[in-house]
Amino acid sequence: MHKENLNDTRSSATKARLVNSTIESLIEIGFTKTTGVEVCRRAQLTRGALNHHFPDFSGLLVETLQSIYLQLLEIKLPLDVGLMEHILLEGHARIIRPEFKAVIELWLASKNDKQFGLRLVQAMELGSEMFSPQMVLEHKNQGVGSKEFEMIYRTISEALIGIGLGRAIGEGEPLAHESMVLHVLQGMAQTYDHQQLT
Amino acid sequence: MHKENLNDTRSSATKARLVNSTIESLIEIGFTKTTGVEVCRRAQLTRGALNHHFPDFSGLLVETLQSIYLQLLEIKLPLDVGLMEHILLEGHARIIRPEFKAVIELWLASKNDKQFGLRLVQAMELGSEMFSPQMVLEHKNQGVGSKEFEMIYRTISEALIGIGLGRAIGEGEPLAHESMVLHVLQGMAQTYDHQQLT
DNA sequence: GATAATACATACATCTATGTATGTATTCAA
DNA sequence: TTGAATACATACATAGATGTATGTATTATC
Repeated sequence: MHKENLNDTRSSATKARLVNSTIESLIEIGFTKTTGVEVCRRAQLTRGALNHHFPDFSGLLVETLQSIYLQLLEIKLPLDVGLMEHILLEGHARIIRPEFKAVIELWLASKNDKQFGLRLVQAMELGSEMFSPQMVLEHKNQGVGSKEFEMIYRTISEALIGIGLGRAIGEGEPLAHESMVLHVLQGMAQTYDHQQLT
Repeated sequence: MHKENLNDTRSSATKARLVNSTIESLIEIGFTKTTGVEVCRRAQLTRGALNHHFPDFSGLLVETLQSIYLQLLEIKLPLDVGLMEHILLEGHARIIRPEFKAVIELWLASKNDKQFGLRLVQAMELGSEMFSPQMVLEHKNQGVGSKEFEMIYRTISEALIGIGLGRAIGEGEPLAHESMVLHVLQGMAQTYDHQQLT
């Protein structure tokens, strides 16, 4: 991780270009057409470079998913509402990003491709909390109310993923009923948050 | 649609074999590896047959998705609970089927493949209600309470899709928190159903 | 019963991705 | 400064999928 020399600097820059091209390709044309050739074309590199940095293609996919997770988790909203409502709004801000389509593509790919699936579970928890990792951990094993927290949290998460999938396969724009669902979820979150105040 | 002659009977039987092989392939190895060759291998037919019945591969995909929809919509539960709760339980019974993974694969594919996407919207509404088509239509434009109905219905739908995706990319078994989410949704549904009684 | 259409199978050419080996310039380490 | 390692590019062989043309047996039509 010491980027003291030129080689390491150049190397990680090239890997980043490959990863970013993969994300771009997944978003634009999907996993099926995201081949080694296609990624190299977008990165303006040759397959020699790809093979040098990622001897196994699934390695590239793993790093790509990790990169997207980091990007999405960087999206943060001010904590000016209750905790659960905050998780909801922040999660929504994440799943509406085009990168979330790439996440779904990779989730499915990891199921269909044994190699990739195996390397993925080794590298990261696939179920790692996309919406609020640290919050969940904090609330777990906290005793009273932790169960209630997780129930609401999980429900919001699943609904957000559903909405994200809808966006991914739609025009990227919100489906007509998205605001309805958000409204219901917001009501749930606010109710929970108010309960916690007492 | 008149199956009076032998040709039509044989023809539709062969098409059904191709469609079923496609479903099987989508579930087992995903869209990426579901090629014309693969489908024919599973159906024990040659590409000549495939090309004869489906000159355009996207035609096969459209019929495949339609076939799965019909299969899933055939899954029905007795109406021994409130309407909304019934919709929830029936929807859940559908998204836990392995065929739902094939649905997601095809949804994504229709987004990534222009040809397929175009033919799909011509043939069916992609957003066609997977969970309770007629119910939604009945409640639409019904005035009082219809908005409330759709809000809850849409929220349940999105959460179910999220759960279905989780199953599709997991081991097909329920994720640990699935029962939690179901419990919350069931509470929402029951509350709504009780309100409607008054 | 002869002819045409249908329901497939077979065959070949092409295209694209991949595996892999090797070449070359740059950088590092002594 | 010189050898070795790194960071790529180039090249070729192979494999698998598709496009398409043609062959053949069965069925439908007259």
